[in-house]
Amino acid sequence: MKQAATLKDVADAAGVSIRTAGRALRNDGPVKAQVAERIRAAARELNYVPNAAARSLRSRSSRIIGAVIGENFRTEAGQRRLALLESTLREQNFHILIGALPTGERALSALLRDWTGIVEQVIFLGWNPEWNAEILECLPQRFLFFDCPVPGEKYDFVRTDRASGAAAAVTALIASGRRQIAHVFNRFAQGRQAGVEQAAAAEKLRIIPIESDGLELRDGFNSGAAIVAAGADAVFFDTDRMALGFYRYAHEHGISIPGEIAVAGFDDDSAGAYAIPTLSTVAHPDLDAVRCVVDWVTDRERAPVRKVLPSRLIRRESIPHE
Amino acid sequence: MKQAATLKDVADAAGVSIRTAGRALRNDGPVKAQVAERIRAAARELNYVPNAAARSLRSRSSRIIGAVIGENFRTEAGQRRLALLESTLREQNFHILIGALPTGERALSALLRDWTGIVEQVIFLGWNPEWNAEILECLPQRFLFFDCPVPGEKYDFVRTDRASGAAAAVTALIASGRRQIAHVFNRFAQGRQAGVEQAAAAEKLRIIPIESDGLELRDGFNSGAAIVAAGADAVFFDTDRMALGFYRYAHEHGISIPGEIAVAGFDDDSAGAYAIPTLSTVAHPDLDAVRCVVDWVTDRERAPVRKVLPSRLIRRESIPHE
DNA sequence: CTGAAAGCGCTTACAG
DNA sequence: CTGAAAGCGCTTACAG
Repeated sequence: MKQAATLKDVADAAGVSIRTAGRALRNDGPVKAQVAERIRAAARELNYVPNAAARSLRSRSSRIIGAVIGENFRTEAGQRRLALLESTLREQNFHILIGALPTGERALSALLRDWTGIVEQVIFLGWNPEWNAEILECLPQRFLFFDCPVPGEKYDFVRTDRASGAAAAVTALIASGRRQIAHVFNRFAQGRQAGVEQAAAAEKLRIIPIESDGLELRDGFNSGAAIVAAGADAVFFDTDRMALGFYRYAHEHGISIPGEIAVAGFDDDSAGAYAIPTLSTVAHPDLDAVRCVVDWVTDRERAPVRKVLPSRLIRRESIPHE
Repeated sequence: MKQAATLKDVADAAGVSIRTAGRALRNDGPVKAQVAERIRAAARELNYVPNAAARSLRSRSSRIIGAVIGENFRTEAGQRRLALLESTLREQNFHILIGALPTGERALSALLRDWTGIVEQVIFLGWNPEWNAEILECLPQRFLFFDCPVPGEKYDFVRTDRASGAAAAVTALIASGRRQIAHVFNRFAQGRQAGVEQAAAAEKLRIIPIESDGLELRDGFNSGAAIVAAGADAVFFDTDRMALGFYRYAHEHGISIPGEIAVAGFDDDSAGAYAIPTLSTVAHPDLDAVRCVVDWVTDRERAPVRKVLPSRLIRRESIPHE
């Protein structure tokens, strides 16, 4: 671990001014070819690395994006998108500073304040709909809401249209001959219900709503009794994790899937492709969504972003063919 | 999005010097109570937020930790530890800048250089054992290797002792009456093999080694044929994901688990607790490991860190009682 | 094509 | 208890 060389060290070593050294290393402005080469050699020799804090301070631009991560991005599908976002931004020389979504507004405010001067753009991957957007208004950053509740009209967002995929799943369940369709939902998982209702209404069916406390394996397992009690012959779960938890319940109670109960989930969790039976699911538009977020980050015009991207059904064994 | 007020703005508003304003807001040094209150009121009024870039530059300390994330931390167990690390560091006012482990040494070097001046400490959550540590030597940062290969004697690390948990798993398989024990391994997943071999040797048994290309569901599924061909009555998988992939293979081929083949995995993936049968697994020492990493981050003495923490068996239905 | 100077917004000695 | 000054390492006008 050595003390890093500064631009001044390089300039001195090459016998030029700091201004010229900077020009040569950053390719801004003309430098005589021979001089530029001497400067680059000196930089290499001294192992010069520019200081990002100094650059950020002076140029008022850090190329660091803040990401506030909520529970819904702790899933496999969420992490997949986050990793894709990181690698795509990295190609454009942006870096990501992460922070867990705090439980309170004050803590969130403190987090964003800590980031001031180093993070000019913040992506929310999670937001509490009960929070007031006021705390954001007195902060100097720019905000984007990625697949989470948006606190007001004026904020930019990119979101999966969950209704389209949910409707496709329920339509497929109905087409396979099922009539008693349950929807195991969590009230914080938004957007699916509209699609489920719409697909049912198109066939003049009523959905059996079953509320769940969470979106995890155990929550799907715990919903088993209510599903059976309702006499359902098909279930749409808000997440694949819940659907897989219900698989365990069905096994313990001798219920055959999809024979007695057909199942569909949401998220394209990779475990679904290896479950028994393989799980039908709805996939997020990962690539398109990440592209929209990257466009937002790199847009110097700062045009408003209000993107809603369709999801799609991946049909597997858990929805039988009629 | 307003222009942020500076410390000078606050000082002017309160009618004091910038030095005194700083003292009052940071609690360093004495300020007359009444004056301090006036300064704090002005800061509140102007919505003052200190500029992190300026502070980092001057104080040569950013409280931002770099995390270079490899494939092995893309798993549920890895993300769980990363989330725990983030929230624990956050309590101490540290933030995490993330970057995916690049595929080449040059790209890694570029990444770390980009971070210079803003990140003084880097945690590697992934490292390619074929790489040369030389690229690290000419960088100004301090490095820790968390549960990944370490490039040389002089580097700090914190690691799970996988051998202890693997040995416990194999010992349990043997105690349940199994004798033909296979180990489905990947050569990049280090540390388990020693434990597996040791537990087998203690009972004068030979392990059936089965190499796998990866550590995912599909790899476990793909290992099914070799497991059956070897006549195994028990299998230890390097990951739970592989074990669960094998569950699918066993189902498709009418093999009963644990009746015909008992199974154990590694990582304490939450899906294992809901699998059919529930999966025996080895858990990482999450809390202890994160505590060691945080100690490393906050240690101003920079004492060498060489921590190896034991893993533990979680026994479930996939290992029958004799 | 090149350089001397100012300044980003803080913190750190130092002097009263 | 308070303040004037220097300086962290860059980039950005500006002048030659």
